[in-house]
Amino acid sequence: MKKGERRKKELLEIAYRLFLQKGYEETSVDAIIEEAGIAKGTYYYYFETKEQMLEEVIGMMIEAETEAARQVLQSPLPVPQKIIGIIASLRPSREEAPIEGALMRPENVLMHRKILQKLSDAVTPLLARAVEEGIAQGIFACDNIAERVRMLLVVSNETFDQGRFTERDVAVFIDMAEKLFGAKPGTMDFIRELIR
Amino acid sequence: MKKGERRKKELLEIAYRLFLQKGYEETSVDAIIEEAGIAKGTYYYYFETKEQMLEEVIGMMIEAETEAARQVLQSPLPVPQKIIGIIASLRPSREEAPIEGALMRPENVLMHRKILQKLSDAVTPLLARAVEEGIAQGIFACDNIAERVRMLLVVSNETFDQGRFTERDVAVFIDMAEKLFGAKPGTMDFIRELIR
DNA sequence: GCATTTTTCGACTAAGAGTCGAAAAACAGG
DNA sequence: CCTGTTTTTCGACTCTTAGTCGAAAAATGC
Repeated sequence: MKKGERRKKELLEIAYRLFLQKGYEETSVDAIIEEAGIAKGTYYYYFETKEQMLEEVIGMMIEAETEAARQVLQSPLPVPQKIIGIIASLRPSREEAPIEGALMRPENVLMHRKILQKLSDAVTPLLARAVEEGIAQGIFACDNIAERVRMLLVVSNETFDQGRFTERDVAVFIDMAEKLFGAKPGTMDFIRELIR
Repeated sequence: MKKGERRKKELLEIAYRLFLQKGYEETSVDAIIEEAGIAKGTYYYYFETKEQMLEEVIGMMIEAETEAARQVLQSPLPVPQKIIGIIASLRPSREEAPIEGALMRPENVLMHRKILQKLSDAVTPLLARAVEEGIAQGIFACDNIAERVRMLLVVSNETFDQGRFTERDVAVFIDMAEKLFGAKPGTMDFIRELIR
């Protein structure tokens, strides 16, 4: 009963690594069990299906990302910086994970999509709180905060996920962010620095 | 050489229907050839892989959708209505295709994604032209048109694709559309009617 | 009518997900 | 330390699917 927990975690960690390296679809259960040195049956003793395992792996990722976002929220940064900081912390890419673009490869849409979905759900309330803070400080002025936050997230995901974005994308993104939250022009200009 | 063309088209049409009904991943090559009453080898005489066939099927869809969008652009509607009309014509769902949500099912992300990707690429220039028209008429005022159009598309896809959107989503969407293009408040209010 | 090209066939391979019954380990309680 | 019970492990097997290939059949051109 103790041993089981360890084994499961071990498998999740192997899968995490492999999924990131080669993608979900391209990682076979056989590859996972070979790496772990166990038999097929053992794997299926711990996971009902491969996809269910993916869910758990994603859960692990979300956990880490959300924690990072929480840190940013509690930091003493100015509100606009907090918001962008949280959004930036979302990219599951980044150094921490040894991805080299695996997530964005077309084969990985399923995984990518699931991650983004859950990540948005987890992070939207945090962002909403930051926006409320901004409203209290008179920096922002808007209603329907949750919806606005969601749209900003959607746009940032689509715009910045693949590295292919231009100067002009950034300009429009900044403009949009300011207008979405009813901020004064220039409030979000600092984004330009961050990105380059 | 003539016969081949017909057969290929026949296969594409069968696949189109099946992909829509049951999704891409869930439609096996065997299912397609059975329906067509041909042998495996014949299928692979016309298509290199199943995924390459998907590309062609998607090509067909894009064709149709883009044509619809072009019609709207040339119609005598007011510019804002044109824009929303084009966006609305994008949903590959709709009556014409007997989908019952197959596209949005998680298994179908790959197909869904590919469609949206290509559809956006094809339709962005059309929308951009509509926006320019609006600018010429003094209804809109903005720069970086293509980027703004792309963001509007992204948001509308994410917001309205699954049926799960609220009154407030619509409100924010309208607000965003107006501000994105520098239109007077109220310009896009008509969207509310369309949706319900 | 015959040679060439296009189209069709279907048995076969390979790979991967998931099943299952039974063996081995770990863990009681006495 | 033995013995019955539960947890964990094993690996051969099934089933499904994409994709291959060589050869037959059909169409085409001369």
